[in-house]
Amino acid sequence: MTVPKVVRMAAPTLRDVAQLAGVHPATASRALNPQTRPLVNADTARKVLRAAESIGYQPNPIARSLKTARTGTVGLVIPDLTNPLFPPIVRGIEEVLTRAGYSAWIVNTDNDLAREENQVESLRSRQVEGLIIATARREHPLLERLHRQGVRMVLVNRRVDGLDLPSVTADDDAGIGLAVAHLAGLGHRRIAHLAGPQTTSTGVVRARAFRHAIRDHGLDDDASLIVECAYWSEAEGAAALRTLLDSGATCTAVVAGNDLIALGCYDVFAERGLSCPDDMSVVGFNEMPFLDKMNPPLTTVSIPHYEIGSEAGRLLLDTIEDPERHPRSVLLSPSLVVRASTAAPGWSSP
Amino acid sequence: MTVPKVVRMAAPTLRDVAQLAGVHPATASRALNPQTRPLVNADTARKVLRAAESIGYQPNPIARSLKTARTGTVGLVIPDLTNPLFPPIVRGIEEVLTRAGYSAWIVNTDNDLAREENQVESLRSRQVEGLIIATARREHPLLERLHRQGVRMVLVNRRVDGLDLPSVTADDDAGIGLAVAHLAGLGHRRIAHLAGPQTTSTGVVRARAFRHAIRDHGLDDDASLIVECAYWSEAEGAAALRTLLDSGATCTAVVAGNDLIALGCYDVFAERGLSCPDDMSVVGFNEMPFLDKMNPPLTTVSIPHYEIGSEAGRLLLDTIEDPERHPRSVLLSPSLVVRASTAAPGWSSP
DNA sequence: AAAGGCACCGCAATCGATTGCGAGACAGCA
DNA sequence: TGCTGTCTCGCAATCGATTGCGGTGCCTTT
Repeated sequence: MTVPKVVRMAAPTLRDVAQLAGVHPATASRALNPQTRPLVNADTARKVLRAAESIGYQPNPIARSLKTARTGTVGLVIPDLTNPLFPPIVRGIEEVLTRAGYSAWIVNTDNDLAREENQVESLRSRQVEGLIIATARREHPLLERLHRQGVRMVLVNRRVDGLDLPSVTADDDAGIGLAVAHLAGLGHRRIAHLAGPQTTSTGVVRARAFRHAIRDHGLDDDASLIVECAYWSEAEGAAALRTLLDSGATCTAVVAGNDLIALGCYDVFAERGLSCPDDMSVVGFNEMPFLDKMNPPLTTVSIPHYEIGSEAGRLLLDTIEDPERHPRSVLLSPSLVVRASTAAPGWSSP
Repeated sequence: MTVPKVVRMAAPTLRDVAQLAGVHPATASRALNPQTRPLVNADTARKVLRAAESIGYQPNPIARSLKTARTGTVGLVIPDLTNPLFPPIVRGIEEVLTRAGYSAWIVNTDNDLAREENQVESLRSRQVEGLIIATARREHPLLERLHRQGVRMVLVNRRVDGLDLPSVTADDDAGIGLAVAHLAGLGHRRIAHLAGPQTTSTGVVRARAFRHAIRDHGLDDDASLIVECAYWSEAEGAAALRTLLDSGATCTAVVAGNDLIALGCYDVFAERGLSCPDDMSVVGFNEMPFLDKMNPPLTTVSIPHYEIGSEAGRLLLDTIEDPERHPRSVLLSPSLVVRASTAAPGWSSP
């Protein structure tokens, strides 16, 4: 029985093309590159092109990168790809990047500092030309160091305190405003906030926006109605709601820091026999997929995921092209998607 | 106002290390590489190591790749990263790959042939050492060509007809068996199947398994109860269920080709005022995230995502190490997760 | 004492493409 | 004719690391 012996032929190199076209590799190189093509005679250029075509020549990007010190790649640092918020953003990023001839390395950090350090190190050693970072924390020594070292970066969703980096985020302030206005309009007066981690800019901005909105609407401004979650996760959301309820605080609605935290509330409702929205309304944030099929369908603040990604890609390209350019940041408007997790309070209360 | 002028220092090279240690670059190279370290004196090796450490030397993988023709990278070809099935698989793949010193390029094809061709071409030009493919169709000229060209590949989830490639898939046959047995046990006799695209191996295997299971349980074997979806998507699932219902066929339960198709059914239930599970039971496949929070929580066949990924990674590493090895394929056992989308039939029927 | 063996390390080529420099050809001009 | 300028194109260095080959000491063996 003969195994089909596969012959892995060496890929044709520039020398092969040059030889076939009867010119020096240098000339072939210039002919192949549209930038330098004017430097060679039109006829010889044609010959080279034809030769390259005929043997299916593909330039070796490794060799090219070694010489030009440009790789055409950027790194994408994501806390957790299984969080459904990120894939659409990644899609947006990739779209503009590939259109510009770049490609993206995606790495997960699992919200782990050491892992993040390693992953970023690995990206840098692969000579990425820039980084798009979705893992920023308000205090972030790693990012500060990278910035000092002149690494081109763009932040998405979250920012770093005191570090003036280009970023693209949703307008969290406006989003929380929509959520609170919606609940206030339904008649809620005691609204709780399950805040995201205050180590992230998103967490503090949303929490601050929440307090402002509460005051603006003249609602009950009770500090005990704000509970912080240690992570942006279901489990943490559930834990936060449990401590809130156990503290004896009363409220008829919850503004969750994001959708995962909101979904964590669903678990607690099930545990304690509470009905949503009859006993308590919930609003999420981010509009992750499939919320319309939840029980109940989750009212949430929708952000333009894809545009966040594509803007981030554009910003990074700008930074790569002109590193001296003043950091530009983009704020994208959210909108409210009303579903069945919110209703007027007290339907089933005595 | 002075912009902090960033000095992008050139990264230290092997020559710098060698100079600092007072040896030739060749010696430094050998000292740094554990494989060749025995070739140099232990003392000089120590000196080199120390020098490298002191200036923070990191070998340039571009240069190394150029010389060694090895890149330590593999490509990951995914149809759609926003499908929540894939991120956990990706995690499993990355785990074993990074442990072995490899990293993975992730690309999306959007189920688009041309895009797939481009993305794969881009991966190959970047000299990936192998591919993990999750986009296989039963007829797949591209993969056949790649195989002929000796590209190392591993398939996940789906396979290609007549192409003996290493693959790792869930045991679809067993999974469908579990689903049908569950429904039969509840008393259902007329069960429909919303099959995945029959252009994918997964689609046909599950459909065939469905027919077998129906016969094995002595249930109503009615060909009109099987409808094919053109894609593995919610929209297609909904469309398929509509045509099924419109055809006048009667059934009390649906085995969906995967979870997305099952969720599509939920839309149709809402449209037509049907109650799940009272009017109709549904079983999904894949156990994607958040199914427990759906309305109703979806009963589904759970497959070991992470293990599928890690096995695929291992298989690819095997193939890279020993390309002559006979293609090995892995079949992983599924399990049934019973939730509230399935119940005994006819509760609310007359 | 001569020959052989071993440990260690440097020289230089190599991977494949890019690019500064300069040489040759040829036209234009004085 | 001779000089300058332009157009082409080849030479060789370069990017940074790896590696076959060979050379220099030094020790062992006969």
